[in-house]
Amino acid sequence: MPDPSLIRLLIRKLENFAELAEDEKRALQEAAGPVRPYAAHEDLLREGEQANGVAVVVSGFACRHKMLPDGRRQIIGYFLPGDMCDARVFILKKMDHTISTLAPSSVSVLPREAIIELTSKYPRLTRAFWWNTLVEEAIGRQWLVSIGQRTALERVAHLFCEVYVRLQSVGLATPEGCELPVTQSELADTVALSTVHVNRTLKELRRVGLVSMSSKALSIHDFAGLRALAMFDPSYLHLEGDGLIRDRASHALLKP
Amino acid sequence: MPDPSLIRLLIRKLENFAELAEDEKRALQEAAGPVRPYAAHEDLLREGEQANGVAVVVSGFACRHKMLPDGRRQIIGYFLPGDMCDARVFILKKMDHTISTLAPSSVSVLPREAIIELTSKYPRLTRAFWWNTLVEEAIGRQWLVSIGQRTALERVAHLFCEVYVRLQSVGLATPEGCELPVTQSELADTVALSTVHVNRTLKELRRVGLVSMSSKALSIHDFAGLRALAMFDPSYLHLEGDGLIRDRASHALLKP
DNA sequence: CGATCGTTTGAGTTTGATCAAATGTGGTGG
DNA sequence: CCACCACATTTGATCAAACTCAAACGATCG
Repeated sequence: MPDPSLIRLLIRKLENFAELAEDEKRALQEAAGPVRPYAAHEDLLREGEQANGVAVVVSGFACRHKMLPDGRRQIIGYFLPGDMCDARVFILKKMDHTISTLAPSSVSVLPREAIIELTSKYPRLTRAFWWNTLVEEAIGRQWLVSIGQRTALERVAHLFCEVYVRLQSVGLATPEGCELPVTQSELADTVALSTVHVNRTLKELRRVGLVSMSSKALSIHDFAGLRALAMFDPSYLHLEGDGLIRDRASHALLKP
Repeated sequence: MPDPSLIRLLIRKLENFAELAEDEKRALQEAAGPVRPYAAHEDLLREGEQANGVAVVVSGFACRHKMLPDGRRQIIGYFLPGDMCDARVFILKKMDHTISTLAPSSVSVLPREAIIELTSKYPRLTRAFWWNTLVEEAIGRQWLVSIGQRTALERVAHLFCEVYVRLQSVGLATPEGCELPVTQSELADTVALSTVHVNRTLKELRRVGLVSMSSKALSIHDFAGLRALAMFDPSYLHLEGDGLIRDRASHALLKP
């Protein structure tokens, strides 16, 4: 029987790294606030504001993004179902970027106090949160490499590989593909291309038989080919649970 | 009389955020291993390896970078004097990128155990380390925006602004400029342009009277102009010490 | 059934890359 | 001290990737 908890995907994701005890999972579930629905393109947290909790995406699709004064926009990260923004958000007085939904989404909030409580009581949860932020940073580095060095085709392919694998890790992908409720112009802001060029790049990926993207979903026709084209190496996602040091006592920063 | 400690720049930088007590500074100084000199283009820590301590750049210039299988390279961050790689490096079993010097540098290492000890004993140091990683991440986001959205001219200008302000914060800049011991081809790998185009961009920046770059130094002729061109807003560097929540008890993750 | 938003396509332009070669510079060893 | 070498900078000429502008076409939704 599947875990009925609203934040079960978060738990599932965290378990990619740490085995969590029953009481830890329960505590996490109980800490989660009610799920609130958002429409597409609503802001969860705006640049300049202060976070008072950690948002967990239950379903849907959200992103971090930054805008230049003249309107140019760069999306700097995706939040997929099961993702949470990192546990340190409320150390910063003001956000330096905005978090918004891209598609209709449900979001639960772990209040500030709950995080404090959880991390005080459950070192393994603390470690899992750490892992989460480390993976997020590794993803950010990959995006920088992609946008800096990869061609348009490779760039889009790499993004698709990443999204596909990340969704797989929470059970939201099939061998045929996954959801990707993002418009081409949002894709453009993600991979730093123009909308028109994204359109042509998608056409090319379709033509060579690797993937096709309908309005809201990604069909993977040849993952091996896609992966080769993108030079995608999933190890940076640390999904095996073996990318990290498991020894509990290894680091004081982990011990609340 | 100036602080003679080898890692005084790190302390100076951390004090941009947290006032450190004398015993905290002393403990930090005593924890630092001997300073080891490196030539330019030596690796401090290679992709795939595991870190066993935190490197602190005492003098010189280093960077994080990643290479694609076919040789294309992207520099994903600079380490300036006083910078340390983040305190969590040794949670990861393997580095997902390489850290190398760009110029001859001296590097001291805070051994793993010292970090554990320091963060257990001195919450304020722990907070300062946190702040360090948060700023590093904010810088990474800015680089993504730069490379994704800014033109060549803006991109180089923004990088120069950032380096200049960061060096200022540890007292290594004058009103006239600062050191920048980086070749044009390394600059190219940083801002994701070709070497030739970096050269032309520098020429243009010189022509319009904003900055000029000799082999190893940056002369700032018009910082206000440079800043306007780059749309540079230094607040993401959180150097005022007011970008963060200072309340000591606010977050369990901070209490070792 | 308009209206709005997203996708697709074409044509022309721009930015920045590539290739090639000349010029400058710093260091090293004879 | 000079000759030489390796490397870095600069410049020119050409090319290609990606952008812009513009318009048509297609969905989706009150």
